[in-house]
Amino acid sequence: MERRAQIVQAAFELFAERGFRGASLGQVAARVGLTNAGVLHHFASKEELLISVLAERDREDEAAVEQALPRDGSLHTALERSRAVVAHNVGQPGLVQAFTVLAAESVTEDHPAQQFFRERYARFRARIAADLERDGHLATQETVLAATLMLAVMDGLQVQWLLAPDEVDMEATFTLFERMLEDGLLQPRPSTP
Amino acid sequence: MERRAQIVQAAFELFAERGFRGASLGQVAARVGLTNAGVLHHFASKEELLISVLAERDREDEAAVEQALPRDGSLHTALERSRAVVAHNVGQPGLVQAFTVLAAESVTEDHPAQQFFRERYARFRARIAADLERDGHLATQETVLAATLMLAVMDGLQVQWLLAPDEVDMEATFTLFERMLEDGLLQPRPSTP
DNA sequence: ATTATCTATAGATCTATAGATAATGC
DNA sequence: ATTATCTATAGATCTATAGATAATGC
Repeated sequence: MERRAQIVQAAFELFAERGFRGASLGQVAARVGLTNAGVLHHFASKEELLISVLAERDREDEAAVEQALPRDGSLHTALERSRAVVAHNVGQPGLVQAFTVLAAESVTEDHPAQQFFRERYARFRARIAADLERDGHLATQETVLAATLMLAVMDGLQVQWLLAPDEVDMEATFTLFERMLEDGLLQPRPSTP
Repeated sequence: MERRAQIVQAAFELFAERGFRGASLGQVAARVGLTNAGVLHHFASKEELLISVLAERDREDEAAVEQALPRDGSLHTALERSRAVVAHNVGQPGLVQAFTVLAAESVTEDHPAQQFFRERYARFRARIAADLERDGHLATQETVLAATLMLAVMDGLQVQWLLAPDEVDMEATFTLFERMLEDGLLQPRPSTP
C-alpha cells in the first residue's frame, strides 16, 4: 500500500508539471523506480491513476483545512478559511499548479477528470452559498452568485500567480476582494444612488 | 494566404477541444483536408502554429472589442468594456475554451505559450490599472491589485461556466462583481467600522 | 521559378497486455 | 497462494524531414 501512495505522489507531481495529456505513465514509473508495467499493476489504466490522484489529494487537502480551522457554519469562519487556504497555497505552488492545470484541462473533450471537477465545483459552490445564506445579508438568489465569484477569484488568481509569482500578490489581492465583499455586499447598502 | 488562415482556424478549434499537447498536427491537417506535411509547409513546427494561432486570434479579438467600444481612458468605459467582453464570451464557448485551456496549460514546463500569456496578462493588468488610476478613487498601490482581481474573476468564471454552463451564470456573476467593485471600493468608504 | 502539396518514412513515444519471475504472507 | 514486478512486445500515434510532383505566377 506504500507503493500506491508513492505512485500517486509521483503522478500528482507529473500531472502538475505537464498536465494529464502531457505526462506519460513511463515518466511516472521512472520517478518511483518502477517500469511501465509495474505502475499498471497498481492502477488499471492511466485514467484510473488520474482519478485516484485527484480523489486522494482532494480528500487529504480538505481534511487538512478542516483540521486547521473547522467549519462552524458562520460566515466569519468561512471567510477565514478561504483566506487560510489562499495563504497556504502560496507556499504550495505544486499543489496549486496541479489543480489549476487539471481543472482547465478537464473542460476538454472526453477528459477523465471532467466529472470530478464538475462535482467538486458544485459542492464548493453549495457549501459557500449555504454559509452566505445563513449569514442573512444577501438575497437567497445572490448567495450562489457570490459563492461562484469567490471560487472564481481563487482560481483566476492562481493562473496569474503561477505565470508571474513576483508580480502577482495572491494574498493581498484576495484580501482586497474580501474587503470588497464585506464593504460592498455584506454591509447594509449605503443608499445606492 | 487563405490556406494559412484556414489552418489557424482549424488549429484554434482543436487546441480548444483538446489542448495543445492533446491535439496533433494530423488532426489539424485532416480538418483542413491536407496531409501532415502540407500543414508543416505553412508552419515550421507545431509550436510555431500555436504561437500564430494565439497571436492572430488575440489581435482579432482585441480589434473587435476596440471597434465595438473604443477605450477612452475613463473607468466607466473600461467597466463597460469588461461587461461587453463577458457578454460576448457567453456566445463564444469555443473562444473561451481555447484561451482558458491554453492559459492554464501554459504554466506547465517548457510550454511554448508561456511567454505569450505572461505578456498578455501583464499588458492587461497594466491597462486596467491605468484606467483605475486615472479614476482616482483607489490608492495607487491598490489599482494593480484591483486589475489583477478583475482578470481573475473573468478567468475563474470561465472554468466554472465551461464545466457547468447551466448552473453558472457568467454575466450575472460578473455584474455582481462590478457592483461590489463600485459600491465597496470605488465609492467614498462609508466609515469602515 | 516559386509555391503548395503529397508520399514515404525515420525515429520517438505511448498505452496496455501477456507471460515469466521474484518476493511475501500464511 | 498471492502479490509485486519485470521483460518483451503489439499496435497506435506523433513530429518532422527528404525528395518527388503538381499548381501558380511571371
